[in-house]
Amino acid sequence: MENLIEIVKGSGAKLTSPRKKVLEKLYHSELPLTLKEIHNECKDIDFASVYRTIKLFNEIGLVDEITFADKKIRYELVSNLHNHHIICSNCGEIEKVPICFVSEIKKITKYKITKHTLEFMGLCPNCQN
Amino acid sequence: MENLIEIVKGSGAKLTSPRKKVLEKLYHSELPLTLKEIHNECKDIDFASVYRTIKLFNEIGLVDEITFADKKIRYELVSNLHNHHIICSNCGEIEKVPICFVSEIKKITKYKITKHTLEFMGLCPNCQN
DNA sequence: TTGCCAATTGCAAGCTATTTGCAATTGGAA
DNA sequence: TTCCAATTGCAAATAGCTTGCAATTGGCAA
Repeated sequence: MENLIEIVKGSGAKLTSPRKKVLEKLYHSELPLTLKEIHNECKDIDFASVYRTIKLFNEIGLVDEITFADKKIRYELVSNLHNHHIICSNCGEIEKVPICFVSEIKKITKYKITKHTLEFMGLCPNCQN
Repeated sequence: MENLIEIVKGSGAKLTSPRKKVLEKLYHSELPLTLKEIHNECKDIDFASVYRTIKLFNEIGLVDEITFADKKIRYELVSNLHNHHIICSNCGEIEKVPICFVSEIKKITKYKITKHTLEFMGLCPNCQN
């Protein structure tokens, strides 16, 4: 956490109370969060500020943006372990998938890959019944 | 194409002229298309009708929905060869990636996978200069 | 420690993309 | 050919994202 705060300061941005709060939510979350989810957890912060804070964090390389299979965009700390996810189409539960194939892709294309999305949707064990 | 028309009819839906036109655009497109792109190609069809047509096609399992790394949602015929894509963050060019890892994922999760997204963004060979 | 100023925030409004209600139109079964 | 439910086009509503601006605040300089 101290580390993250240094990254914000190091970028030249002010460490304001809204920014600190958003950073903490991301830090304590197991899973990537939508803007709405972050805002719900920090009702005292204006939505526009959450939006601009995440935009800043993304620009300084602190958070990544992930589009899940439910079409919702979520955000997570880059420093978190990189994971992909399965979301249940019925109950919305999200499970991590501990696997990633970017290196394989890099071998077969001449593009310089900067971002990738690998997300799944399906029925979780519970909802299959 | 005849085959696709049968799927529409078989679902109980009417084969109207807007639907036929949208189906043809999808059929003749090398790459998945956004709603806007489809509408641009069929200016005589109302946007709402394109929207509802694609929604129908998706519901009857005729088209798949793909969220690219540029956050835009695109649609392609399910019967088309299944492909993933890299989009250039600079010029927007799209390249197919002839690889897919769904079967590997199926082995390591108890979810019943119904949808997946595997999209990349980066710089194409041209834009790397 | 205090004052100051650029950076940041909250509010409200403006986008853009998506979705819906409804009267007019149309495909295709009888 | 007629008829009716399904479908369309139009227009308006909704939702999510983005921005302008006056008020507020973090943190540097005195």
